[in-house]
Amino acid sequence: MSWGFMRSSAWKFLQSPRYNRSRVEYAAPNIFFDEVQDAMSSADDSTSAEEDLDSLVLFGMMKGSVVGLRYYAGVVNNNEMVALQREPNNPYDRNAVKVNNVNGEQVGHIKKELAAALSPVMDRKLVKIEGAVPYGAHNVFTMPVTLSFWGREENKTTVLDHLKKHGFRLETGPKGFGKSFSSAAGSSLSSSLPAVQLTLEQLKSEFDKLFEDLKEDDKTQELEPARSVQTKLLPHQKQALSWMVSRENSQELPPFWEERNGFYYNTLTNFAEKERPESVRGGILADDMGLGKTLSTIALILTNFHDGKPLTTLTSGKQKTNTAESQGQCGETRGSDNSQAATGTSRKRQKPRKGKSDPQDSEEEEWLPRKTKSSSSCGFVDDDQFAMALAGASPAVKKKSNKKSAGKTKAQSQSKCDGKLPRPTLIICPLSVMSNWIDQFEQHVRAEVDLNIYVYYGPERSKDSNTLSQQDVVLTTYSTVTHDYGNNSPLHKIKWLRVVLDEGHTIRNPNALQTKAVHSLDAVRRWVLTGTPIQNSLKDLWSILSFLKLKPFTEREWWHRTIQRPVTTGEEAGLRRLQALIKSITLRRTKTTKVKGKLLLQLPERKVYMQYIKLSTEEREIYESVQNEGKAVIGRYFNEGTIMTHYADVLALLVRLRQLCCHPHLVSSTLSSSSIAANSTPDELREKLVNKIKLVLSSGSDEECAICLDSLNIPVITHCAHVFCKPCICQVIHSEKPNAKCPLCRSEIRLEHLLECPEEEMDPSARKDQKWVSSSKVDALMSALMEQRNKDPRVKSIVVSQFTSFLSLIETALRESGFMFTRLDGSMTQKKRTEAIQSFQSSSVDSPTIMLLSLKAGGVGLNLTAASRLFLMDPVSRIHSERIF
DNA sequence: ACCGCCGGGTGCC
DNA sequence: ACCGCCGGGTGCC
Repeated sequence: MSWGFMRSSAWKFLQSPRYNRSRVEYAAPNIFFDEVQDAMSSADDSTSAEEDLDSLVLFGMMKGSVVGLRYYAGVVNNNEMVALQREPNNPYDRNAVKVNNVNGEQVGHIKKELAAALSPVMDRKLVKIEGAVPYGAHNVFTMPVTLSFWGREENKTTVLDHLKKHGFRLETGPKGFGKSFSSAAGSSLSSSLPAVQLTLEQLKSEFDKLFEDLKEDDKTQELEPARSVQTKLLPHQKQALSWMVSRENSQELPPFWEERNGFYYNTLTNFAEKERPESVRGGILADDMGLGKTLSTIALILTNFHDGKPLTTLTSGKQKTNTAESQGQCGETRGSDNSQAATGTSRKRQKPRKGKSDPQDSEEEEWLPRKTKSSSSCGFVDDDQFAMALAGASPAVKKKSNKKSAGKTKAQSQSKCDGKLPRPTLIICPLSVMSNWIDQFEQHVRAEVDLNIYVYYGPERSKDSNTLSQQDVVLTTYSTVTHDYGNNSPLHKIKWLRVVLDEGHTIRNPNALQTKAVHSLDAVRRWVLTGTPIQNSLKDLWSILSFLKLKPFTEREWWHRTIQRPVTTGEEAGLRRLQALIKSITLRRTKTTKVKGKLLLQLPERKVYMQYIKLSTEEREIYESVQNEGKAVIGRYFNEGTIMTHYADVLALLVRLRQLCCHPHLVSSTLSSSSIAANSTPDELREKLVNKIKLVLSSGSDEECAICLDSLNIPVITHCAHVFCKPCICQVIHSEKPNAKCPLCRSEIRLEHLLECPEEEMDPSARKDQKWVSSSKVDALMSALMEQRNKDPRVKSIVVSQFTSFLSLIETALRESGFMFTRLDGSMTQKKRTEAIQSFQSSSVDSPTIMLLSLKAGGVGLNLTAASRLFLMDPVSRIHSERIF
């Protein structure tokens, strides 16, 4: 049993498109009957051709023609891919089908007889039609196009029959069409003629390999951070910095683009244009957890602060260097805006400004990045950039910079110094790691550096664009970005110098509002930090590539046709492309990666002890009685064949048993393990639902909502006993009405049936009627802690459980034995969390030696290096233990 | 001639 | 479009 089921079904549900069922009236002169509407009314919406692109099969292909080229600016090359788009509001023909090139520019229309045949099946989403133009060049009035028809297997005959009525037939075999088609861009017949088809296993292992062994030279150069970074970087962090700086200042064409006789040519789609595609000024930093993605990013922000120059404490306009001219143009000034300090949650560094009295000196000696390796032959940072960064460092380098800047090309000076580069970097992270960012800025940035950081979070956040655009760093959460989206938010109005997505895989769902909200941010440089680059499948990668503005992948069709489908159908070219793509935009190191023969991090050896605790007789009796009752209930479901609709009950039972292993009081006696029967009276049902939601909320500490995959916000329970955020489920009910179904089990759900959790304490340790008693497991923990304290009273430990109520019980035991402790769980505000971490990390004598940590709240990105022991209190399966250790 | 044929005008949907 | 189609002009050989 895994939560995977729950998640995937919710996702599928969320991803299924919902069409507008109302017919549109057209004032078109040539209205005629659409026989398909009736013939196909049985086709269910859920079987649409856009639901899951991977499950589509090729129905066949045909030739058609594109007409009206005269009237449109879009041009097409030989073998170029084109997209077909319905144009139902065309005043001359409501069946019109536009043909667009890869850039989205219209090329022409599908000839009207063919369009009349295509439009009904396109509108009903029974088929997705892709086009490729075998001979695109030099056509004046019309051009040929080969169309591939993709859809769900069950819709194939409907589509073929329909086309037949209009006198069109699809070619299916390789005969006749095969050769010309498979040579046309992206239109291979691979699904009917599997090429070197890889098995799922092989494919998976290829994925795993994708990110390994990326040890190319351009990724092993090192760069010293700006002086404003006070932490000494490890070699691999200097490599990350070097790579990131060079990517931000890159003039390279994006992957799969070439310059060919004055045009920029995309080798995947065969699209060409005069305009140079934007370089990808960013990428994916996919280092394993713990390798310092945060530090590397902070170093990047300070080192490539503006125009390839590091952050200084001074106004650069006063600089008398060889690059003064360009800096003057850029007009980037620092430290002159103290009056604009952010208010509210903003944080401004206070510092003793020694050295400020003599700007000239400190400028020249202090605020310069240095290279580890001798600079002359290194090409990892654009030489010109480097020269600017080094300006004034030494006479020798000055000369070099002089020479270089004199020889600057127009493109270079424009990109680096058009004076319009915005100032702030936006960092978006899950709330749980926000404090980590704040801490790390605090820790790694020199105290005297004047860096404005604004935490854009909470109801007090400033709605003023000016306030934000004058910051150096704005920190916010995914939820905030999503919430602000479409609400005239300053986040979406400002042009950012840089947007950094921390735990970037959170935008993997292409249809989630959160993903759209993040995609719509405007930035010059874009970064994705993640420890899990391709988590579930290739699909995850699309939203990241789209965020990075990687042409032409911002449109899902091109991503799917050029990479995703070729890879999933096992075409060799697909995997090759994917590898090339990932290699060019990703830096990934794991804990086992070596630099110069050494592991990146030398951590003390980790020792894992499993201690099995024997339950007391009384505990065992309770356990067995619940277990037996549960077995009976589940057996009944099983016999009825309703296991799947009752899986929430099954999970709840398992949770209860796990709780009983920790402490009997975790399972409230009022919570009967009997299930929610369909024939309950309303009052009984209500009571059971309330008990159920209480159980869910108290058991998992920081339970997720299956719709937003985030922590539950105003949890409500449905009649079918599933718990969601109230706003999430309300939105589902609203958009699905009048027949809304539960995203998890497809039962009918109604707004008026939702139940909120009544306001009352749910913490068993706070219940007055229950006297404090220990449990076998608590006893075992306490004796281990006390033994440890006797040996060395300064040793710090973390005690982890997914059950916050268990942590509360442990609190009592800790107090009894006189331990100093602190606590971190999902219910705490950001401020409280920060305090908890800081007090625990502190080395002062009154600092707590124990932290009680809820599993979910401590999930990612916490730095709790003060501890040397960790007690995992929950029963663990093998799967769990692998994830944790 | 209620035709054929000619040649000019014209051209997506 | 070096096409097709339209509709006006035209009409034995």
